[in-house]
Amino acid sequence: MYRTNTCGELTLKNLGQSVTLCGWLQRSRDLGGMTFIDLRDRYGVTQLVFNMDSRPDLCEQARKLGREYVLQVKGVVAERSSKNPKMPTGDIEILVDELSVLNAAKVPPFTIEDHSDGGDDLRMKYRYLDLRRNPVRRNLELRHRLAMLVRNYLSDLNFLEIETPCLIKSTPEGARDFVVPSRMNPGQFYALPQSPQQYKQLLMVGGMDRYFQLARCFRDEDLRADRQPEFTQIDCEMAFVEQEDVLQTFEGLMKHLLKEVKGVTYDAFPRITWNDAMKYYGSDKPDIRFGMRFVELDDVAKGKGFAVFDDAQLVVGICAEGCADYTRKQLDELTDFVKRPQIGAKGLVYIKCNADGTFKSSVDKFFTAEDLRAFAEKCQAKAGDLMLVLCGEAMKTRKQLSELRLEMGSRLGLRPSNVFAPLWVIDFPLLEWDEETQRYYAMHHPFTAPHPEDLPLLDQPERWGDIRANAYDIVLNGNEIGGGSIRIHNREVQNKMFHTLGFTDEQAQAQFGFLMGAFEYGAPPHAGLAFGFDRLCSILGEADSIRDFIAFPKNNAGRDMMAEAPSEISKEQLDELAIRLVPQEK
RNA sequence: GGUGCGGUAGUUCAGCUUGGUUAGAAUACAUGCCUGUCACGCAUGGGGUCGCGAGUUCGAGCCUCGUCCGCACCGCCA
Repeated sequence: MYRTNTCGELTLKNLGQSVTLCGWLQRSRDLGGMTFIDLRDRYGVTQLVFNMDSRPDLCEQARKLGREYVLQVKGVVAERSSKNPKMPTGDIEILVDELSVLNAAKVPPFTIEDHSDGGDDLRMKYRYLDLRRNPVRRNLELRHRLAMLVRNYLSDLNFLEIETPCLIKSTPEGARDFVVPSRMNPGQFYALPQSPQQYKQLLMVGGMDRYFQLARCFRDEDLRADRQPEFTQIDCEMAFVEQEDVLQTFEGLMKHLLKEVKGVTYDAFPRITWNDAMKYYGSDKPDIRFGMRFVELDDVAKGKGFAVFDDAQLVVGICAEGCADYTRKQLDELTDFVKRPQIGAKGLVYIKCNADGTFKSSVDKFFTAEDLRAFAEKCQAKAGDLMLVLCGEAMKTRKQLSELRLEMGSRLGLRPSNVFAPLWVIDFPLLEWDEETQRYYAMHHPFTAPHPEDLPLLDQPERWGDIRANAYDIVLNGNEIGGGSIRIHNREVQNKMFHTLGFTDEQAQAQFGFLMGAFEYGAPPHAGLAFGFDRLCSILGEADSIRDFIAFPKNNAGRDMMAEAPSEISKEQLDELAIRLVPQEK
């Protein structure tokens, strides 16, 4: 037996016991006559003590050991004469009488500490060392715990976890597919799933009723801090349900997770339509940890001779409480912030509500104190508040103001990572116009059912942009953590949908034929939802990047820095796959 | 495809504005001393292709251009 105990569990209760421990050498302190070693494993750290008086041989051996050596020690649990209240095992130490080095180790390239001296890329390259650190280990423990909670909760509700294939048919809609050549079918390719969408719908046709899967998904698109080329979804589908059933089921799941992991309980999650989300937050994933809702100011801003406002499609502002004392420098910073190319506003108008009841604004030339009072009333701004106003083309301006709202929320400390504000966004548009290709695309996917009230609009091409979808997103702290829809199970509606998207019957048949075919054999009404599991972990783990919640993540360019993948393959492999590489032009 | 920031001891960084003798600090590492440390302490020591290439210059870590790599963001992500 390698070990009788872990390094995290021995206390005064175990005094006098003979134990065997295994672990890594965290740190050693050689005091001359005696040497202390901190032995670390997944569960904690236990101090080993070696004394020159009692065992000079072992003591000599111990002082030669380096960091991250793998050790096995046998000894007796003893009370420390000077205790360390900072560690759970700080009252005891092990008087070692047998020491074996299970493995030596090179000096690691960074310190294996909670606050490592290693930079991000170095830690990625040596991810197996990074995993030894407490923060990373805790993140993976959280991920495991959430996965278990999800599985148990859904299983108790009769959901079956069913695996779907990873080698599937490529479809050009949506994200770019990762593609896998088929050796046995030269010149043909599988795609890796962007989601198990069609398979889970087929499971409904197959009578599975309630399905879920912690499913690995793949998208060949550029990465972000919260986006990886392969990621995990909690993928769910239910038959014989309406939107309300789906929302209730998965609101229940989210409440369960938040209660178990964060100890917080919630009433019904707020719901907001997509239209209102855009109108009041300028975003389809509003962060409602704080207010600062948009106020549309057209009626007080226009017609006063300020051409910038008069010519704008929309004038809209927010009120930042208590910010009237912002300095010139701070206001310039905010102006620069919205003028950055990524945001692209032309400028920023501010109106300070001074403590003495006067106003100071960047547009004093055009507006009287009375005019500005009207602004303040609309925004419900009090003395001491600061109004920030943008204008221009409506949707663009809303998105710009949304960025400013989030920035102000962050500056004012209104977005603490340990507060969780979930909500549903419902009634998304069904279709999205694409200027480049001059056609409509499904905002969600082509199987999303239109809102029942809007069904007639499918026959009126000029109204296609107004059709609402029977689709919903769940948003947490300004992040889309899940989304889904009622699916089309009616062949006729599906045909209309494909026509709307500009598919010919033949194209629809070629791409989705097996799903369409299945729908002719008694598809039940069904609906579903998928959560982004990595992102959910990172938010509940109170971190910004999902990379720390994935054991072996990819870097910015989609590379595995540790394994050095992707890599070239041999001529023989290429020949087998009937693939010839074209030299890349410089 | 685009924008911004960064690349200097094993590691994290300073040095660059204003080019000039031998490129520093902390930490890590090595050696020695030290019997209650726990970020142990003290002393000594080794450790550098300043990402790479070209240019400007008498002279480049520093200025210019290019290139590679990393990070964040925009586009993209049904």
